[in-house]
Amino acid sequence: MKTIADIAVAAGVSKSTVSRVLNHRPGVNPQARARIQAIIDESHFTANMAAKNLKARHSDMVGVIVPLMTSKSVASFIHGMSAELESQHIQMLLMNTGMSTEKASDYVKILNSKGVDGMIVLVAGYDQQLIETLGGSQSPVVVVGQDLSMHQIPSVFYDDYRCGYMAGQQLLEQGCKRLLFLGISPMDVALGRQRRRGFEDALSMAGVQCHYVSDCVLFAESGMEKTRQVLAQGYIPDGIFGVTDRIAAGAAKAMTQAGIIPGQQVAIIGVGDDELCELLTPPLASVHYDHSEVGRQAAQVLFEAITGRTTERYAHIHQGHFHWRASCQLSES
Amino acid sequence: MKTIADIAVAAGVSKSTVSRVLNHRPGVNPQARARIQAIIDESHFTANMAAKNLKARHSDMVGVIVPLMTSKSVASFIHGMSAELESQHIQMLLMNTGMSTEKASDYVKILNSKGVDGMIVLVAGYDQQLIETLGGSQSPVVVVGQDLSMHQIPSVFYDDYRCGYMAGQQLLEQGCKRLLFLGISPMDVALGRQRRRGFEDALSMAGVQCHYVSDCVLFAESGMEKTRQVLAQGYIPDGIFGVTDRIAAGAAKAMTQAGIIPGQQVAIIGVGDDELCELLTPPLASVHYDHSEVGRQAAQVLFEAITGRTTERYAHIHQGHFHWRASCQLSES
DNA sequence: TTGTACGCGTTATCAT
DNA sequence: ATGATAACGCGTACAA
Repeated sequence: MKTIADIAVAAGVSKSTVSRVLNHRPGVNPQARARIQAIIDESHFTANMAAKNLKARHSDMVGVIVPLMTSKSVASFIHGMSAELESQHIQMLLMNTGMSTEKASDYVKILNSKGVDGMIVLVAGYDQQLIETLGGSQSPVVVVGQDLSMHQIPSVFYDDYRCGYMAGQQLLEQGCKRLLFLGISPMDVALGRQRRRGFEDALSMAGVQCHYVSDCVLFAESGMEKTRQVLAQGYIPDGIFGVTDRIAAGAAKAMTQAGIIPGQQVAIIGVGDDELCELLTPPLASVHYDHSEVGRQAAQVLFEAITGRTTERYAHIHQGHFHWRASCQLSES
Repeated sequence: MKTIADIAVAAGVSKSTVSRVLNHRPGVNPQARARIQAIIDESHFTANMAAKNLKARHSDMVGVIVPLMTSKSVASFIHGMSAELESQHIQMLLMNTGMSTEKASDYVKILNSKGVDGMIVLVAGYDQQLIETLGGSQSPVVVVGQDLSMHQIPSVFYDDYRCGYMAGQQLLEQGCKRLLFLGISPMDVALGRQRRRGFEDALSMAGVQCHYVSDCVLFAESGMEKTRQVLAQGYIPDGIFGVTDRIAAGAAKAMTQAGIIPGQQVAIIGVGDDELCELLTPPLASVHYDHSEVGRQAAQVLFEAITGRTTERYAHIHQGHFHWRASCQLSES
């Protein structure tokens, strides 16, 4: 591993001069500059970032903590974010919690010690511990997916209440009378609680009945299983809202297998507008969110926090819109 | 930002002692150790990794370069890999090329300057330039998805030839007579060339006709569009092999829309065994690969390279197996 | 224009 | 058991 000292002796100059060339600073004899540059190139020299960072006291890296990689929405979020980071020549240190909030706390500490310039945390379910860790972070933090603005933590999140409300409205408009809500744990405030609240409120005036399930997990398998259980209990819904596309897709599958046809005898809505929605039969109606855009926005909010432009604004809400597809109808054929 | 020097004065000891406590080294008075540890804890001290790395000459980070995030297989690959890396307390610096091979080359250099201990590169399509860059990397490189072992680059890749061969065999067994191959650019040796070769060879004895398309891209939309074009030309296949699930799913959709029913009038096979296979109607037969396992393996191969255990073995092939589902049959009903 | 000398925070060596 | 000191590789005042 070469150092600038090596280059310096090879070129017969001092380290300072090499450093100046490396960083394109003025004050170097053009010929000397060319000569030194040539030596740098041919010797495959690359500056040691650890030393650079130690001196500069920043790392040009941001940490990203996600709960799960194997999800399309997380993937496109990262995609959008990485594009934005790349434009600022910032690298991304990625960590995967596997849905564990304790691990998330650990990672925040590790990232801090790594000296990241900031971090973006996708949070799915939080507790007091995590909030404290996030609040106590040395480097700026932006959370995504939950609203933690009341703790003075910049948050980019989705209009989950409105999402649930829209879904409820849509199902009512289709004339559904016996609804099924497939949600996840209330530990997840956004998906678990807000979407349910919105859904409940949409229904509150209408006086239709609804069966609530709140212990799905984020896999299609789960939506399928829970739906089967509900059917086995003798509750036959004619309208289903799954808080994610995969849960909704699982429910659709279960209904189909039970001989109740989605888009005819039961209306179904998911959330996420995943690519698979279009491929299903019938295509799955869904609330669309531009996760890639959210990723960009999160990166931008983080930049503001890093560069210290004091932002009064902690809450950055992201609107979704309903994408109608054939799964969301009832026909008496 | 606190340093061990700060802790040292606060505890009334020297930096050395603090360092010893920090690294759980022997040779410290138990009482002193406890006292110092207490101060460390309460002052939210975290060691500066840049300084640590500078001294230790390694970063506990590996770089990961992927062509695209928004793909399930890449996501689960990263998932498996991150689990393995995590177990070794190694962090992951992730970069996204957006399918550009030049960018991949740039990233290799950036990662080297970041001082990563090694890197894992998912390559989809390569040229001479990239091979040279990979070969000239300061830190060990493992490539995934293509076989570059002939260039003395450790490679973890799939049995793509056999994959194509299996798909061809299956379609022949179903009695298909007019086949359609939906592939991608031969730039991608694995998916583009090997899968096609295997497919061709499986067909070679049988004397059935086959229409080859080799310019799909990795989206469902693409498979759908190409299939429509083929149909418009008057070629009506009764067997389709799409080199990825998404391409195959798109093809299935196009066929369905044309009134030709998959699983009855046309047999269809994809590759990847994506979660969506099970959700489609009919469920999509697919060649299954455990990407998560490949991720683990890639990480392990990299560890060996990093720790210098000289491996003679550059090629690590990964076997897939055919997962039959209802899309892969023809019935005369 | 160029070189010298010091500091960034940590660990390792060698004294004490 | 503890402390002083010298590296690690780079940038940068400051001196020449």
